[in-house]
Amino acid sequence: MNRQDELNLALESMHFGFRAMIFQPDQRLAQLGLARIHHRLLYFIARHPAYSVNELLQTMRISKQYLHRPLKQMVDLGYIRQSTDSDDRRVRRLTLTAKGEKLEYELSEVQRKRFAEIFERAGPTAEKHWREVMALLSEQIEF
Amino acid sequence: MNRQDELNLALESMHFGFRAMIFQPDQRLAQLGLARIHHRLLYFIARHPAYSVNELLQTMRISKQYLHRPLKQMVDLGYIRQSTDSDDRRVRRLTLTAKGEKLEYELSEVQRKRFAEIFERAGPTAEKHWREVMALLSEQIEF
DNA sequence: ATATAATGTCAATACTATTGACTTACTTTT
DNA sequence: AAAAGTAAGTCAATAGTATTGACATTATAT
Repeated sequence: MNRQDELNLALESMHFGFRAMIFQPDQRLAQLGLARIHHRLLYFIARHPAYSVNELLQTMRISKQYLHRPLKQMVDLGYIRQSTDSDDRRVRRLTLTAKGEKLEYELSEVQRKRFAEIFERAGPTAEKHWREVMALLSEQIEF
Repeated sequence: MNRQDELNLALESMHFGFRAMIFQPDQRLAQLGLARIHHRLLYFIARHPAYSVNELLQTMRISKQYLHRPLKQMVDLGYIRQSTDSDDRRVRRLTLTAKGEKLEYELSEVQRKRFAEIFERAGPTAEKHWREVMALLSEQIEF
């Protein structure tokens, strides 16, 4: 196999790896009438409690207009709690409710378990190297 | 950092890594009035010349109805050539035209170059380990 | 008072991807 | 030759992903 074929394999494994990662959570979300974006919202708010809308926007790298609808849905459905910042009353602080924490855990845990199993099979050095390559790949080009 | 945080980082790097990988080709495709699916079509037909529609469907793991429109566009625009199989005249064989090969190369080469650079920075052992983990990740769960 | 900032909202647009339903063309089986 | 099966093509409906433009509301800062 020449170098170009090897690099093509890398592209394919990213494509199919990503699809495999989101497959199970997507199915569970569909049962709940929700979609991947709702999971991402839960995920990022779980990692950054009391995040403002602007901070969430920047972390998720999506537009305000796209965030709006799923965020409103999750607030209305009781997964996310909005509260006004005490210092600057323009700012909304976003936090998961108990219901939101439970769903976030359920959805993300499937993915974490899959990675945990894979890392166990591949070994700690492989995990370390995988992380190194992924970190380089995730570096922002421009945006 | 505890194990859960480490696994969360893995999830994020997949998410943002995937986005970084498709960013530049997506921009180029938009200039041409095309989209990511058109690139994927070109990519998979380039890897498997004279593929039938059914084989392409199975490799890409998408539905026949979804394939139909972008495939027709690419044939109409002269990127992909359809020919009838000589043994079974029901079967269409798909191959890239010179124009299709050129665009496929242009789009995929951006991605391959990025991976080549990253692998060079990370080193051959890291590359090998990255591939091992990605192979495990790409394994089909059910479908 | 006015400018600025954070957020909210509606509308339009385009891409991603699916299922259902049906047709046409061709091959295989009976 | 008729019937059944397979490959492909097509239209319609549905839903999710994601963007930009335009504008409003609320609150802070000057």
